[in-house]
Amino acid sequence: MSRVVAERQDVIAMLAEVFREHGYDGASLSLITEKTGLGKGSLYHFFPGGKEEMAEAVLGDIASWFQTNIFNRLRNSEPPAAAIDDMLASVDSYFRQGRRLCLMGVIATSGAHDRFAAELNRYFADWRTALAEAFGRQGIAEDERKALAEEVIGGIQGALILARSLDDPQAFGRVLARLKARCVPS
Amino acid sequence: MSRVVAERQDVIAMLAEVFREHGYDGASLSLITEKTGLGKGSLYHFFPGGKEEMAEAVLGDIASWFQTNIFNRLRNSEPPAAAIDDMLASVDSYFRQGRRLCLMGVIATSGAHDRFAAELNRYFADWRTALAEAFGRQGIAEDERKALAEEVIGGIQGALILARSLDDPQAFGRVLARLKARCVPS
DNA sequence: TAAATTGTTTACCGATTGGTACAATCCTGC
DNA sequence: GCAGGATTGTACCAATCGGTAAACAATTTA
Repeated sequence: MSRVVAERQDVIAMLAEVFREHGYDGASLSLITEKTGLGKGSLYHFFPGGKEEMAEAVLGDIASWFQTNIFNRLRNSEPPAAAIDDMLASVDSYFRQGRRLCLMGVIATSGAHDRFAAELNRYFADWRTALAEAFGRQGIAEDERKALAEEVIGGIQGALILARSLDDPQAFGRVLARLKARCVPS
Repeated sequence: MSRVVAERQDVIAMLAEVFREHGYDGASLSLITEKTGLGKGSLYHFFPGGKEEMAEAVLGDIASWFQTNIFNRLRNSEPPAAAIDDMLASVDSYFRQGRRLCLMGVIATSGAHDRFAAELNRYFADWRTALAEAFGRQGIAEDERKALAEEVIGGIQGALILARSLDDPQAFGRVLARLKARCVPS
């Protein structure tokens, strides 16, 4: 019997792609088994809670990636314009120039929404808070910050859907460029 | 044996809500049976192609609704600013002030995407064309129209995801108001 | 009113679903 | 070199999946 797994982290990364591509309901255990190369035995060894725990692990992993690479930088980088610029570049790269969906969005638009409502809420609320705070440091009026942050974050989500639906990944980059122009007036 | 169905149209409307709430994979036949009150026999009588034909009928229905109530008005109403204004109001109403998801977006972010890629593409491309043309009549530069249309349509999709994820339907209205400000400078 | 047509119920099908049990194997520290 | 935990393959489970068949009832048409 040969060892298959190097790291739990590697499994989570593979799971993420399966959920991203097929949604929560569409990601059957047999599909997961196929794409990860792990049998049910291994899968349930690492995730005793089954499919739900797998998805939770993936969402948690994504949340902490964004926390580290997007939200924190948004809070700490100076000047704020550069921080926002950096965020948009990271987002472009993370979503593979519009060829990759956002798993949070995938879950939010699926029947599994209720199950992961807390995670979704935290992800978007944290993002909005961090971005609005950066806008604040940029001198944008208090009552404008939150609304602009919502416009940007929603714009990113929508652009991903648009890019996929139009089968035109570049649409993502076009929207991103316009959002940038709104945030970081040059 | 009693008649259950008044019109095929009524069935399609009920099917639409099921797919919207549970996604394509999440909408099992037993759930569909429950929500529509129709047994499998009736369902397969109306939609011999099964679940896929049901979804196709729903998507076709939605597409033609948008064609009639959004795209055509966008093309024919004058002045263009009023047409765009009208579109945003219709969208707000159609998506129930942010409490209802867009089924096209739901399908686009699901594993069923490939199956309905053509319908998705047509929907978003038609919308973009009609909106860009209205921008043209508004005097917006040629190279700006398409990009602005993408920003608006993507913005709508993203705002729906945001509203649901934040459990804050009003976020949809806020984004809509900002999009309006961009389209119809007052 | 008889015959088509349309709609509905019920029972059934094989395949797949998520999940469990457990023995077999591998790896590690002692 | 062996004890014991970590990992994995296999077989299995009930439930549900999407779909089919056909008898039957209600309407519509002739």
